[in-house]
Amino acid sequence: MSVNPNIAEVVSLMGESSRAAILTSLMDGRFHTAGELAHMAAIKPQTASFHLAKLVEGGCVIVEKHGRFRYYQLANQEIANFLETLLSVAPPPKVNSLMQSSQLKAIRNARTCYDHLAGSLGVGLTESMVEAGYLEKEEKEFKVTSKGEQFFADLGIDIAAVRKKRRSFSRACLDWSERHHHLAGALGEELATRLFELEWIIRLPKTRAVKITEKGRLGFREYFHFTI
Amino acid sequence: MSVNPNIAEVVSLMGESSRAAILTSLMDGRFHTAGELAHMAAIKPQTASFHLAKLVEGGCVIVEKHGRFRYYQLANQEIANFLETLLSVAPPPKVNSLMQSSQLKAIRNARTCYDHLAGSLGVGLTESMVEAGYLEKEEKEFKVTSKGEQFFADLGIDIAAVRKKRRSFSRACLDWSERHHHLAGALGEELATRLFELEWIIRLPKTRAVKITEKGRLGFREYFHFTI
DNA sequence: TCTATATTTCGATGATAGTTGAAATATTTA
DNA sequence: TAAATATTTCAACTATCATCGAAATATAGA
Repeated sequence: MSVNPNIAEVVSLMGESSRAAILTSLMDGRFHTAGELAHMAAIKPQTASFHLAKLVEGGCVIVEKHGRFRYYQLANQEIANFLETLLSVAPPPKVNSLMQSSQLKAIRNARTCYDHLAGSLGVGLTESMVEAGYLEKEEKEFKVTSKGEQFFADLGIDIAAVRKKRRSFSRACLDWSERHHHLAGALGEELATRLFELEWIIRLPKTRAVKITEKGRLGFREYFHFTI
Repeated sequence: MSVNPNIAEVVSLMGESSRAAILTSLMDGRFHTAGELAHMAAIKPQTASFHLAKLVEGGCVIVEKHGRFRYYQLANQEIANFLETLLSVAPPPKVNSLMQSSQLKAIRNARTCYDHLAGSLGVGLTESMVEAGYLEKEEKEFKVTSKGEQFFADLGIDIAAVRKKRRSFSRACLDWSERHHHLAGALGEELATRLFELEWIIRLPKTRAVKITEKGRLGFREYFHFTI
């Protein structure tokens, strides 16, 4: 038997349904309390506690204590990237109720993929930017054109500052619901942050689905030539 | 509870140690019989049979029958890419014997990563090509320079033909043993194939470690300016 | 100080999943 | 045709692991 990295070890932590549900819930990039995560994963608080301990021990999740509350978040960008990969290769969700159907529709429409935008919105904006010549699509990444530098500056994003960040600049992230790429990386994050600041999109409680505001609808149409 | 792709489903298939061992063994890109895989994974044939059935059922592995033999292989490029990712995030192998230490050394030195080269050799060749100006490193991919086009043509590789393939052209694959990138994608595959043809490297039985021939040593030094 | 709330810990239970001996099946060889 | 080899199937066993009721611990609020 030959020596190999032990892929089972890293993978088995995520291959259990309650832990998978917790991790997926944390893909909105926010902190959540143990009770919230238990509710989101539809398990009892003590079960959530048990699993969260494993996730923290295994390095997937970090915890901060604030009084009686324990706030949990994904440990780092690497874990999030890995979960993205898992989400893109996993079978699509099964829908068993009208409520789930509605939830799925919202998630497919617009959601956070850790720190950047995904769904129809994420892919739509990305493709609009490519079509307008602000971004150039490569195989696994996007390039910002000079025209695009101006575009982002006008939007209030300093590209030079984004480039200085010690992480991937602009990855192509495969969107699990659209099966096309949306913009990820430092630039994807900055764009999402800016759009939240502009209140073109707002976060919703208990879900990583994102709501597009009326102001946003107008802004996307006018600025991105993307009609929702 | 919100609807999500079920990452546990895709992941639990690989998060079991016997199946993980089988999948890792199949990362040399070759067909292997059930008996060989059982031996490589250090399990009984009936256990291997049980797990292989699950892997085939789950779409990770394909099987071809030739008489009394059953030849198993990874189902496709996507599965291999996914396993690469797992290998790069998994903890390094533990070594408990002199034999394992020796095997690990061989694997770290030069091995196949499905269809392209990895280890010191894979990373070394890749970095030599970048340094010589034949390849340009981007974040997640490599670009072939015009100088590089000539280089590959001289080596007997038709870049235009490689580009026509319906897959990633030249990915940057994170090497689990070197923690740097080696060349993957269609170009990485073509390069490995050519090097095997030239007999600069040869395959070994029962392991994805690759042996560098004396001819190869000379060729790498002269042609790639890479000294082994 | 007592009550309420958030979370963790503990112990028991039941289900699941992996392993293997034995046997059966499939194919090849002499 | 019988023997050998490769693989699969079956059944039983054992270990592991997730879940949850109950209780304990930690913190906040009245």
